[in-house]
Amino acid sequence: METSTRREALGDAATDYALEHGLIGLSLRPLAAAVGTSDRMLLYHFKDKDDLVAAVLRISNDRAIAEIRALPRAADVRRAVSDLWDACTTGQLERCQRLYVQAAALGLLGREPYLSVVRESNQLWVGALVDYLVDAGATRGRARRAAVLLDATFMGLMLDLAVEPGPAALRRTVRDLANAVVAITG
Amino acid sequence: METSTRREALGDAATDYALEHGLIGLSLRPLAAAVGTSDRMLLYHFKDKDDLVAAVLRISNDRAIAEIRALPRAADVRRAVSDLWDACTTGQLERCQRLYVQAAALGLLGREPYLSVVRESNQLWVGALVDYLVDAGATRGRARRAAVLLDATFMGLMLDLAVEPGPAALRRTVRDLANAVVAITG
DNA sequence: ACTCCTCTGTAGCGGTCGCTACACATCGCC
DNA sequence: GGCGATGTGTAGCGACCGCTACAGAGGAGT
Repeated sequence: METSTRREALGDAATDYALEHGLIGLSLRPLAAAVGTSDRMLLYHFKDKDDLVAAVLRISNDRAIAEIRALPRAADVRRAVSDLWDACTTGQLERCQRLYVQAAALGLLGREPYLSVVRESNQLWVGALVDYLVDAGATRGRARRAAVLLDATFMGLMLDLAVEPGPAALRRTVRDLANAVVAITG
Repeated sequence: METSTRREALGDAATDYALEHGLIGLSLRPLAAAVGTSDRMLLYHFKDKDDLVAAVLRISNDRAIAEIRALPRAADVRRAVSDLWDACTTGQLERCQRLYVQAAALGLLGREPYLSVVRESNQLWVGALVDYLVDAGATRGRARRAAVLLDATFMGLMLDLAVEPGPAALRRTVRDLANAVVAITG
């Protein structure tokens, strides 16, 4: 068993755990126990906790982007927004988004490795959104502009989602957002 | 010196500290030292750490809302969005927003007291936004609908703000958002 | 003057944290 | 067979955490 494979397996398992239990209070011993190893081993395969967290964030982001890319293309831009929202608020993708929000919140304290990884992840993520909008009929330049708005609003709505009683209350806002995106993409 | 006054003074000082150093890694001893007391005293005036944090969040939110209410009324809705963004990204109000984002991120782990306080704060905050939009000429019902979009997008942009190189890159998005708000408020 | 009640300082408990020293196992290689 | 490199378990270090027991200081009420 080469070292890289073992490291990757641990990274994947740790990502599952982080998606489940959150990133903010994360500590090595419970995580290690959950993935069937010890903190000692995690720190053998990853140089320190930050190294592990950075790996987890990258893996989570990769998964999220893969899910977006696996989405069937939308008939038009308006549907694209609606479908993206549905995708981002169900299943694994929702947890990835929540993890990202937590990392971003940690990042705005200026702490590494969060800041760098979040910056890198965000670029890839917005890129995936742009491609999805382009597939739905938008031109590349306008899609980029719309994707920034889309990304920001989704993040904010994710935060509200935990607070609001039901997801239905936010649907209208998503429709308003879709109108805005349509207006941008022309 | 009545008990309530002392408690309020400590709460204010603790809020200053939290706005400066963030909420997520917050611990009592450094905070106490910074405000010239001891952890022992904080836990005398507040029943536990959660009680203190809840107070801090409320105070921060009150300050933020007070700043919004003190803003001169905007000439129209489009300017209102722009002025709100300027206000939310400068000075103390920016730090209040950042604190709120951190609390919300902690809230989406389902942890109390964050969830309850964030829910309560958000309601008051959106109310202030609605009033500001109404003052700028929007009707109440439409203003409410626009304020939800406004709030969510601002939150998301705050997260991006720490990541993006300069605030200028987000200005265009704020303009796009302003168009959307104008479209909603009619 | 005496007591009670509010406030504060000291000191420390029990626990968790990230991380590491050390011993041992296993395995390929010469 | 010897031997270094790689992986793993045990045990624990020092630091920090939220929180509390305890004693005392000071002032108000009687």
